[in-house]
Amino acid sequence: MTRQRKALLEAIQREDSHPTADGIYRIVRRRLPRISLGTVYRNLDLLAEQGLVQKLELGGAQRRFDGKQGRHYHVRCLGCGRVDDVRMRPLSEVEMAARRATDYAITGHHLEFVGLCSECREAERGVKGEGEKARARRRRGCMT
Amino acid sequence: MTRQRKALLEAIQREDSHPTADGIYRIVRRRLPRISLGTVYRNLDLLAEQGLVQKLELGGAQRRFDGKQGRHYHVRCLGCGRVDDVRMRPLSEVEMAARRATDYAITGHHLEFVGLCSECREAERGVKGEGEKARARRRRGCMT
DNA sequence: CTCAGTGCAAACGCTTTGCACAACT
DNA sequence: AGTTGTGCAAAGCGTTTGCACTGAG
Repeated sequence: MTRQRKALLEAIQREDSHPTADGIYRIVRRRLPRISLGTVYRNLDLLAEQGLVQKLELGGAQRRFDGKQGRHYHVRCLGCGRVDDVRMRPLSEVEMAARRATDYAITGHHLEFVGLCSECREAERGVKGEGEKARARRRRGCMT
Repeated sequence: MTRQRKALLEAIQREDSHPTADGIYRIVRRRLPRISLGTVYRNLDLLAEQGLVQKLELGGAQRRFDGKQGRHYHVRCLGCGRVDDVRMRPLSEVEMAARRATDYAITGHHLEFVGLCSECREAERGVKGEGEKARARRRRGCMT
């Protein structure tokens, strides 16, 4: 457990914004200005293997990390990209349903909600009347 | 509807392997050898906006596309990366639960199962006893 | 003639990796 | 000394984009 790894772990556990690697990099650099992005990625992978942080597999371009233990779901804003926790019961029974429907040995599932956070919803209200097409396109999201 | 776009649409609808952009590129190039990857990406985006194909947001590095209409879920093999359909009822009620748990305006959800396809399961049986750690790591997958 | 659409190549953003050096035991 | 991890820079990979050209209307 090096200085860098400890700082990364503490930063990510203190954060509840599900930061990206780059976000964590920017935070930790305040304490360790000479840390490199490569070190951030390497240690986040390591911490994920040890189960100390979670590597999230959500939609969107960048990978995000979560310092909270325990399985829980997330919601992602299609407007600004922020990710929040969704406090609801894990749906273990859906894996049963999926097992009946395929011949895979199913080991897990990812469930992510998409929508608009309250801030982006507010902002949309402001531009009512124009840009509806772009908004609809953004809002549509993808099916899974 | 250009020649290229038509060929892409037909290829993706004939395919039921949820191909990546590059996979579609390789298929269509048999018919249109001079088509470019840029054109593939541009047209897949276009077709997705028109709702003729679905842009999937699954875990894993590459984006995948689906020529089937209608919402359905997928399962991804952690061994080889292949993606198959899961024939089960869409869970509209989970969005209700999520709405109660957040202040987002929720517009959709992505649910993906992970596991091992029957082929990879068979292959694992062969290497029983060695590589257990790597296998476990691979099997673990990520929480969401 | 026009103009949306194409092919090509370069650019881009995020992530991974090779390598020499540094920090621990 | 030996091992493990770091910083840095370059490479990798999937995707997007700028631009000159093509081809259908």
